[in-house]
Amino acid sequence: MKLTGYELADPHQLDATFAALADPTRRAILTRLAAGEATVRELAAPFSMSQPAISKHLKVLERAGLISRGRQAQRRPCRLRAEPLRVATDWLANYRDFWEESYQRLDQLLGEVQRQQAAEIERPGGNHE
Amino acid sequence: MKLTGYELADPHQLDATFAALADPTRRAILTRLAAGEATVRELAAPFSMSQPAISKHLKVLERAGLISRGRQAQRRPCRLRAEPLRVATDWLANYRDFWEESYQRLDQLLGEVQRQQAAEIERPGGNHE
DNA sequence: TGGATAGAAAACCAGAAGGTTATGAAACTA
DNA sequence: TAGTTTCATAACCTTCTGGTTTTCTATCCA
Repeated sequence: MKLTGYELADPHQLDATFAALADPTRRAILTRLAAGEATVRELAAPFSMSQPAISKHLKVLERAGLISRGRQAQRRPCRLRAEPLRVATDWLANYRDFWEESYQRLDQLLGEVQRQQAAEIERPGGNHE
Repeated sequence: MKLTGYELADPHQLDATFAALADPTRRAILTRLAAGEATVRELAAPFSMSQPAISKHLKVLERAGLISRGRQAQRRPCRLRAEPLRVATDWLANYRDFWEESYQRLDQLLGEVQRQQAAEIERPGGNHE
């Protein structure tokens, strides 16, 4: 458990990244882009959604730094920029130990609680879940 | 690059998890909870925000499965449930190879660009970023 | 020159998010 | 019993989100 209690990365960056990832359409777009560059039309094709809606999603992804856009004639090919995903993963990594040990911890905690309940006068105790 | 093109986990689960993580207050609450159980009052203390606002945040976290709540007298101690964080991390892990190679890729690209610029006079094309 | 194609931008809308204050409900405490 | 503490719920407000349709701009092509 090596949590700092503070966020190392720019909070706004994490806000934008996690918010961008909270939409299934945008996650699907990122998944598609991991296979290589794609134009807006190509990205829009799988979805039953208007083209401007996709453009909006792309703008969200761009503002989060998750994609960059080039220019080829009329097309604006999009490319994945994975750096913010690394930052997000770094944040989540702080909890890795926790969920890996969570069963151990749960056992320990239940043990403690039971001992407390056995030794204390205070009756009703933490019925978590 | 071992992307499937499909999401392995329940999309709604990822929606809820990432949406929950998109708020700095909620991330701070999770960070606090990683240090151990805490009551609503304790969780609210660091923030200049009303108690109902914190309760709302906790409800969001609970619906995302990121916390569970017990009961001790009037108190409802909250406990971190890290499983959804593992799921989110698993999703992000699909991109790990991509961002790890990105520096290599960037170096390659910069090398190419520099060589082109050295050999060329001017040619507008693919100005990503 | 005059379309067609690719995509962005504008205007609009319904619903969700995030905050507030006020009130209510349990359970402890004097 | 009355009061306090802890927390949730309700009602309300403002802003953000995610979608729409319509229109505009830029570039290719015949």
